[in-house]
Amino acid sequence: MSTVRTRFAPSPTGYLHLGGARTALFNYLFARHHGGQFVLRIEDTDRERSTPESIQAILDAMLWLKLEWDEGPYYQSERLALYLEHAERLLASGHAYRCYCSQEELEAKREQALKAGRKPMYDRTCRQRTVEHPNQPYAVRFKAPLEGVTIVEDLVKGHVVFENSELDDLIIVRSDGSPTYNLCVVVDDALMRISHVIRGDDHLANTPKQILIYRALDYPLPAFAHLPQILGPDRTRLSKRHGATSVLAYRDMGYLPDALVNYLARLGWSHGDQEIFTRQELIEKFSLEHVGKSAGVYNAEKLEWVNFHYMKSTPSHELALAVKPFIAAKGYNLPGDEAWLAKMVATLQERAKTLVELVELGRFYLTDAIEIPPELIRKHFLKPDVIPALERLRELLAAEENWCGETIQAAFERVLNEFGLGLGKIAQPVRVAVTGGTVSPGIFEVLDVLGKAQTLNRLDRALTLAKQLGSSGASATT
RNA sequence: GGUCCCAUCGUCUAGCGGUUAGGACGCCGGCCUCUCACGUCGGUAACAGGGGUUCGAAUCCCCUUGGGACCA
Repeated sequence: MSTVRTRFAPSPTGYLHLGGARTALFNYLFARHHGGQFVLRIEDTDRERSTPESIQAILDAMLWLKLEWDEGPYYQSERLALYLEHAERLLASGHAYRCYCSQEELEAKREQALKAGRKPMYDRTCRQRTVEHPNQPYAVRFKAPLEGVTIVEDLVKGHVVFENSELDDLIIVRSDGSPTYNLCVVVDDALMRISHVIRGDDHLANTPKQILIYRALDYPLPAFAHLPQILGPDRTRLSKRHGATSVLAYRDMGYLPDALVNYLARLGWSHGDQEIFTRQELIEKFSLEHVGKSAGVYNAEKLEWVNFHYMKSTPSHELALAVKPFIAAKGYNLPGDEAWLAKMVATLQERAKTLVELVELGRFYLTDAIEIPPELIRKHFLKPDVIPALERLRELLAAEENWCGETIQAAFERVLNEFGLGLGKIAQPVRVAVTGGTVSPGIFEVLDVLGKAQTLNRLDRALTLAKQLGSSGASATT
């Protein structure tokens, strides 16, 4: 009984994007599901394009998504000797040969072949060569079989057959001495005892070459699973022009990590009709058999909905913690303690799709600097009975000793009875007075959270404004 | 150009020979209602095309078309 070991092997040439995150997620889920290990390996052999910042950004993104790895990160740049050693082994066993052809020669040959309508493959000049050229630079080429087939038994795509005659004698060590991708992955996956290679299907066509290298090296073959790509709405590769693709950008836009994980899990994988999964359910239910074969289109609205769902169902004291940095980012000081914040969040969490939006919607709780547009005063205050009723309400609220939703509601009801008005008649002006707008959570809870002092203060300001407008423009309303 | 992969509502998908082709997002409408939402009820909308195999194909096979990946 061999243990399941999966790996995620990003190259640190940029941030972690959605596609990479999903690949990491599926590897993580598969490993956890089978009680195995999830290995992180940084493929930083491309010294030109790899940066420490990218490495950090990728680690941060994975940590944020809580895709915890059990081993690593390993760095390919620290393992170069291993790859070269394996290249030597292949040379020694006759599975590879030195190629002295220069870049220019190869380029010329390729063009010639293309022009003649032949495949642009290496013509294997050096494969036939019998003498060595000790003082010339060389690349190491893998000796691909000339006939037969190599079959990839893919856990997602199924049985995929490749003609060996179509496979090139690929370079495994460049003439500058650097090992190439196909050699490195094989060596690493073999040495790290990876049991299941789960990666993007852009690697499917490289897989037969890798299988050949495994065999030549006499290493056991892992299982392969090639995940379909994630596409943009125009069905091309997801890129910046489709909006945010960086995982960390979603964090900064106020998405919840569990929501993004849930969305990504359902993009390409399914479990019947279920849409919402806890992390535990994901681990329990994930299986490669239910990963789809076709590419999926990223859909921002659906992600937004999933996030909204998590916003609504996260306990408000938890959401309060998550929203804190977003409040600070806007430059607001918290007017209350965490219990107060939780209460505030509770009034907004089923109205905001993201944490950023929650702060926007809750602005009036967080600052006293609210502006009331005069037209709103005209529309909602300058009607018969409204100002007297509001003054009466202010009086009752001012006298209220026990400030809470119920007592606030009681005060409203009393006023409505006394004046024979409907709730809408005074709820809207009060809303305008305390929030500066016409949209907010229920008015009783708003006043409750806002507190007595702020409520009275803002009512007074609005009333004063209303009276000014009322006397200066007496003809304003009907 | 060669090789390989893919194809169910606009999108994510269920379906693994017999279903009124199901769910979700979005969109549209009703209800609820102090505004906006939430919620709830209902509606819109799909098997790319053509051949086979079969009593019977969304489902199996082939071709076409269209996307995508790799070689680069």
